[in-house]
Amino acid sequence: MKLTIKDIARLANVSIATVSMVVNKKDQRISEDTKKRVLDVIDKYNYVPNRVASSMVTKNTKSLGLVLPDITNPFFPGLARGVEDRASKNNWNIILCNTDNDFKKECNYLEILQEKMVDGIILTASNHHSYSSSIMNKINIPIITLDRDIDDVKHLGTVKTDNETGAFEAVKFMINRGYRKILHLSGPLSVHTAKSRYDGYLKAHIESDLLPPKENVYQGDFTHESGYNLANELISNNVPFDSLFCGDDLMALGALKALAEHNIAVPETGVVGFDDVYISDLITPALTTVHQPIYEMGFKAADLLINHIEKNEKLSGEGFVYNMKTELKIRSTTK
Amino acid sequence: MKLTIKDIARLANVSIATVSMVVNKKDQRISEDTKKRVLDVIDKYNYVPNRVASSMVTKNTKSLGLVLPDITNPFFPGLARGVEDRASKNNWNIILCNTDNDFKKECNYLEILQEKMVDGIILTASNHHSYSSSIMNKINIPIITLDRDIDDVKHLGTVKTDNETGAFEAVKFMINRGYRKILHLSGPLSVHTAKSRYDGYLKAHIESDLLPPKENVYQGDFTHESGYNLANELISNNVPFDSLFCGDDLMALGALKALAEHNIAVPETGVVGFDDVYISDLITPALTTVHQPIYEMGFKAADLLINHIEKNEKLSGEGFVYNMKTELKIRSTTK
DNA sequence: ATAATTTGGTTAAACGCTTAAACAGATGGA
DNA sequence: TCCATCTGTTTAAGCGTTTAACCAAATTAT
Repeated sequence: MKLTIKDIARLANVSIATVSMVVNKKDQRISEDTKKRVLDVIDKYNYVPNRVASSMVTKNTKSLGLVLPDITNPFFPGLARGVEDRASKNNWNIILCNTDNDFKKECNYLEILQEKMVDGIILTASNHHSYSSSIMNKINIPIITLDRDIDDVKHLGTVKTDNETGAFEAVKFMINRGYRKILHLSGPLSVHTAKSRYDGYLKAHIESDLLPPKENVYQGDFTHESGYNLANELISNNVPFDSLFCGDDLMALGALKALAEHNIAVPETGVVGFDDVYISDLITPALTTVHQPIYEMGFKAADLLINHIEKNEKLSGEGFVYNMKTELKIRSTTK
Repeated sequence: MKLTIKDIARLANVSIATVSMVVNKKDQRISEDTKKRVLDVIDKYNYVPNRVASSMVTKNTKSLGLVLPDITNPFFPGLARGVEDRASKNNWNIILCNTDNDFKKECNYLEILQEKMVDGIILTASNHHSYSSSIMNKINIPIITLDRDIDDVKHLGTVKTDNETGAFEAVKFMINRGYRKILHLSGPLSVHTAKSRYDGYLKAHIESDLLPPKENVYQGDFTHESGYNLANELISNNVPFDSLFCGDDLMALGALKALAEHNIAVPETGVVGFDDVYISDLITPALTTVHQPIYEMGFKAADLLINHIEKNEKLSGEGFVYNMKTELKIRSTTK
């Protein structure tokens, strides 16, 4: 049978208030004697305080909801780990939710998290829908969006990277290295990140007085399959290109596989990814890609959120945007 | 201001018991009229029940603790996803904890999970220590260990794969393909999984009347760095070998990288991994490896645990072992 | 017509904790 | 000596639910 604070109080011959105070270290006014007596009993009977009971009265759970598309996508574990590490510093926990970019699942999780009274939510939204009339705008819990911003939702702010500049620099670099027919295998352009990378790709071309290659963009969905399939199509359709700028590393990996299967030499044909997922540096040839500070983004998001909650700051009108810098990692899939 | 069940009761002109019953669909005895009235008020004022309050009285939280070494290691996201998918089927949530194989962190998380009154725990233990006297044996929450069994802990059971047979079959296959000097780059042998794979490696040799190659085992730690370093050492020390059986895919990837850097041709020199992490099939050349049903393991563990909890079965004396089958995936890093 | 049952609710206790307020006794100041 | 302050502890209200027990009115059985 599980012991409660009452039992400990009885066993130590004090009131439950006293036990509560020593458990929570609000014990300035408790004598050393009493404290020791209580602690001994706690230790002896292995008492574990019931935090759901205390949550009832303190109105905080020290839990964060982490809502993301799919932990199985190699981009997200780093994010999650960053969030978790920051949270665990304060002995907070995270509740992990996979939405598969499914709006209904997303709403469902948001509802549950609300019911479970998490203190805050970190959300990488599906971006496929308009949230304005959804549950999200009825939530009273502070939300920080991560990686992808969303327009029409009340939230504290966003932590993301500067995707446009990252893409711009990468494509600029490709041009400098002499690539001239750079195709873009993009992510789904309905997603902010994909769109920004696309914009960067365009901008780099314009700045270099190259024709804005709108027709050179092939839309995929961030999966390696889509990279593989797109590249295969290009090859079989004899579309001319000397390099591929991919929406993310996974697509680049897929493209690389297709190239290898057709004995197309890399880096003579260049391939550049985005994210710098840890595999990128592991494969042969190592992938040239745009590094995002994935872990740091997660960490920062959690940091901002927890600080906000603990300081009990009011939600400012404007949501902030914390735009982190990318870094081009030049490896072996480019000349 | 957040509305409570009390407010809804007042607004709908019923008792809070009534509201509670309609919210929880225990409403066989509530008239359609009343039900509608309550539901309307709930809807109008956007009432969200406070589950921490109900947890107080029902004594369950519909939360599972998921304790694993590091979500950033590509083996674990699949596991986590399996657990989460099964949990979310019942609208349960999971609390994710990364231990880094650090015993202290592990105990700390276990303590917190206990305080937060999770209904069950799924644990991939660090295996580095003796748990017998630790917090783990004082926990009253059902625990299922996943991937790695641990000896001296009271737990419901274990879901794992048959690592020994998996390794045995892989090495047997290598021998059949003509490899004769097969080195094993093992994981940390203090970990059950690594030890079993090592055993399988040995057994395959014995069965083939090859000398038990104990001296042919080089211990790493499951990271790609260790695979890379070990392979590099072998090469620089001119240790003769015609193939490498690696403790996991990550080590195989590291080894592959070292081989490539020394222009050692694959699959003339064979490389075999373990796990079948999703990258294995993505890289060029694709990695021959032992497939583990990673997602299914996670799913099964959660399934068993949740069923146990909901049926409120008593912990049987013996812990079960659910030993899943592996499957050899023959790809391009072997002849 | 009366008793028994059914229907559609309500009452009130309990869950395990926190915390503001109260309190008794010791100590100190004037 | 008496009041004020300090020290260490207790009292009791409250957090938002669930649920067993109860109850009044309507219906059915006898």
